[in-house]
Amino acid sequence: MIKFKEEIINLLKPFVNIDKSLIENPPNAEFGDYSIPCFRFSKEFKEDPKKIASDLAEKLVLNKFFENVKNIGAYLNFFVNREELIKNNLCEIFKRKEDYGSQTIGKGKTIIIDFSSPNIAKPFGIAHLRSTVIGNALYHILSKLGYRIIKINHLGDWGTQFGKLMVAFDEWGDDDKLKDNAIDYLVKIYIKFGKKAKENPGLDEKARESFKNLEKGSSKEVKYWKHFRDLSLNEFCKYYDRLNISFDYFQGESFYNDKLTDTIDFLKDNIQTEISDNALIIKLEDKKIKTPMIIQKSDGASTYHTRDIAAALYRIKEYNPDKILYVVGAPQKLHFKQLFTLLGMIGYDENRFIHIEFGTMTYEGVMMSTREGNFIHLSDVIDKAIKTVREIIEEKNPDLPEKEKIAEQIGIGAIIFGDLSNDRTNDIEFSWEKALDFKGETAPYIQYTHARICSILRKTEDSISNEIDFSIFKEDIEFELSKILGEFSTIVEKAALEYKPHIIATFLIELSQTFNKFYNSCNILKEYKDLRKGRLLLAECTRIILKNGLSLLGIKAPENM
RNA sequence: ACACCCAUCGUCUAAUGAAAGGACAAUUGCCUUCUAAGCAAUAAAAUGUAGGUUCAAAUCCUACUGGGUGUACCA
Repeated sequence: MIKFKEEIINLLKPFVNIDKSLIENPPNAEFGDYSIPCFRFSKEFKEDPKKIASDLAEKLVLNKFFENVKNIGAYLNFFVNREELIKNNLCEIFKRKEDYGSQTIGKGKTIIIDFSSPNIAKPFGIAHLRSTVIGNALYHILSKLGYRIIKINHLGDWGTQFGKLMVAFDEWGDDDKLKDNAIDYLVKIYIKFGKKAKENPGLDEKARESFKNLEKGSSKEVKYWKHFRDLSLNEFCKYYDRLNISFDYFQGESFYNDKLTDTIDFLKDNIQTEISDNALIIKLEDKKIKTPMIIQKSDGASTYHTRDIAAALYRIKEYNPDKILYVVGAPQKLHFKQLFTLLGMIGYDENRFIHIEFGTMTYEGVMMSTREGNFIHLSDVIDKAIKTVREIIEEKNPDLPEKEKIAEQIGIGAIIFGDLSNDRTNDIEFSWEKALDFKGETAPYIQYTHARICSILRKTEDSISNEIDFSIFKEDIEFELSKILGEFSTIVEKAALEYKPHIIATFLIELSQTFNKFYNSCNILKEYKDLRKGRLLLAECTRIILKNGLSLLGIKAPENM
């Protein structure tokens, strides 16, 4: 695929220099296989783009990779030699296997991805899944390009809310209930605190006091905090295991507690700080940001700004990354703008820090919130999805071995894909109907396609080889499928460049659709030997790409379903 | 009040400034043919409004409408 684009660039070189990105895939087959819009040459040559296109079509001398070139309007359309393209793509995929699509662009470079980062003492909701799966997909995608990735879970395990929680537990807490169902119970008393604090503002005061004690390391508070943190982390890790996601470090906000004094001193020494209303702030008005950053609250406690600055400084010193990606929701845009601006003021290149923002997940039109009770547990979604999958398996394939394992892979795959198939910047409205639908543009559709291929490959006794006669491919669909397969590496690169997993998701859907068309119109196993071997190779290459692509999204590809 | 974001078929969604695509839902057909979580066919159907830039705008700019989010001691 890449080879064909390079060939086009070479053919055009005597007349005009173009970049690979200018080469388009035409919307339908009448327009050929690759096309170049010639509008932009008209300035250079001071001529009608249509004439440029037709002149080029006439002058070009084609090589064996192309059969025809002609202009349609201002487009220069190339028709490839199908046999050459099929041969080129299938051989390369078959030779490189799961390594196909890997690149060395990122070799020797390190990227930190800060993702998932749930708040301690709060349940893991379906909305938290966004950062978790987007971050994990970016980890896979960027790894594919050769980057060394450091995955950090910046747990929300510090802050005034722990003061509230500790006061609440002190007042109304019950150890037995806590043991039963830790997070739900903590949420319950947290909500109770919120209600009581409205009537009695003294409670908020107490909470601030309590958090300050925690920062100072007072043993009572530290003990509570540790306990709450352990209980939560324990539960989160169960989810991470099920989702097959891991982290290199759980360096939450608390991790930076002993670095905050140094951070504040460093800021005081290096940039202009101010005391305002007893709080230590940094003004960013020069940088066109109206809201200042509070580095130290009037009571001496830290803020999340301070902790994020400390974290950035620590990560740079410790890991010297080329980039740090923060996979955090769009509502925190301002915070990261402030943070990156400040890091710029200290002397770091602001482009090293990237806020991978994503849209808000809503339910029944409003933002999910633990406190408001408008909230869906991830465990509920996973449980229901898997239950639905089990029912489908019982109906369609009751003899399936390892049912439970496969139901899990499909159910979880569907949930992950439901999120990743959207451009991450879109807001998402959660709906049970959609979450439990396994038809159409879903992970199970892709997995099903993959399982079908595996089933065929299990049934054949032929060895699969790329030493075949490529002239046996006569059908349009065989060519289309081979062509799409070859797009994979370009797609991975694009997804990495834009930090957008949905580009891969969209591609996998298109690939699956194309394969299924092929599957329904062309038999494989019953064909005569040469054609059979050819189609087996085509199926095998599709299998490789589907599995590979799903793994970039963090989704399993069962061989049977 | 200010700032930022979003607006595409009934619903969900795709489209490096260049030839608006897919899915769901509906109707019909296809399992004694490699897994019907599939395929085929049918019918339809979309770029919020008004301007502007451009040879070319869903995409860029301005205004408006509608929705969302954020704005110093929550994170």
